[in-house]
Amino acid sequence: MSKAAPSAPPGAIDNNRRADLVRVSARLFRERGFDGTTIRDIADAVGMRSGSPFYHFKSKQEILAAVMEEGLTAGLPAAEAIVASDLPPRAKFEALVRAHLETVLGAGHDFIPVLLYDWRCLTPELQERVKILRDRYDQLWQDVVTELHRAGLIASDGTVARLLLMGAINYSVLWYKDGQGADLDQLASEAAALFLR
Amino acid sequence: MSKAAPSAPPGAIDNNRRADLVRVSARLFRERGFDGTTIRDIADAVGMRSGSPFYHFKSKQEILAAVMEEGLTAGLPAAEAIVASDLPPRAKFEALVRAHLETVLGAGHDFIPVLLYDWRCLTPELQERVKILRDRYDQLWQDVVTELHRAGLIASDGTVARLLLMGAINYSVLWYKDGQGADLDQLASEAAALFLR
DNA sequence: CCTACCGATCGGTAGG
DNA sequence: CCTACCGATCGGTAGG
Repeated sequence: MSKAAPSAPPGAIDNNRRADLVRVSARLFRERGFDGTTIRDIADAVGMRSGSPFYHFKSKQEILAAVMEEGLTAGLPAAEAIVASDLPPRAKFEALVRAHLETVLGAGHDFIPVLLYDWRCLTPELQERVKILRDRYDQLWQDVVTELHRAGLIASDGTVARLLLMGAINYSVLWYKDGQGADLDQLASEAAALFLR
Repeated sequence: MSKAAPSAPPGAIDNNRRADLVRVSARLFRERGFDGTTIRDIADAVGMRSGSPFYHFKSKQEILAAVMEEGLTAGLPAAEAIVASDLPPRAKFEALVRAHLETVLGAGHDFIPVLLYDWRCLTPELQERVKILRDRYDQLWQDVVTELHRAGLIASDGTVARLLLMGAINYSVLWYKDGQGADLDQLASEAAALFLR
């Protein structure tokens, strides 16, 4: 009985367990940091033995890269839809900020905070791989910044302006407490009011 | 010969070696993170054996707290002088941003980046201890934010406005590359132009 | 501040 | 995906 029928579509099973590993790793990495999380922590959290994550990933760093890529591929479609929409510049910015706050602060959204926090824990090769997706995300923000500047809503465009704005939002991962003070809608609204003229 | 005269004022010697430990630990923590740095890394960098840092600090975490407190006590006087000055609000903000950029991005200024990065690596007790100094620093920013709002230069005051502004500046630790693009003066100027109306 | 060391834990692997 | 394990390394300590 104990060994009955392990035979479902092997790819499907593997993908489920793999997805489990990515999800719980995201949570643990966010809470304790990459270097503060052990393979045994991850294995325990999904009910595996300590050696088994390496059946799904070549190394701990590959798990980290998968966490970041998961966050980026999940967040990109929504951001792309907002940028491609015909919303006026101010509303478009506020919508992009709101969507970004969701991926950074929303319940269960641990992937992008890990990207922001533990980027330096990736090997250069993995940084290069993840950077392809990350650059697409950054370019969306750059497009909106340019649009805001053309509409006279901010004083400058350019990379520095984009990084300052994204920094203001991203930094919220260090101070925002869910359920205390403003919710995400109010936060997006306040950011737009603060940064746009 | 080899053991001649270890007898100078013991407090003075200890303080020098202790200061060495704090300085190199700041650099290593910034480069590799707290969890990515070992006591042996630190001891090697100051020319001690691996057990010797514990003659100066009770634990690795105590070194981390000392790094953060060093950064705060070094940065506070300059910030206090700026806030207490009679500069007009816009110039005061730009000066505060400029001073803060120096403590975050300046050569050899690794203390505050460590505070921003590795805050969660502190035990709750040590967080509480460091927070006393940190709160003083944050209050200075809050005072300037209030002043800016009264002068009609920003749309809101309050904690959220302060955190968004500080986040924009602090986040530069993740992207600023010395010698490429804008220098710190230009960066402070651009931040003021972007955020003040 | 060094010597010598400890118990615990780490990422990862061979073989099934 | 488990069992069993490896070599390396970790933070910290006793005793001087």
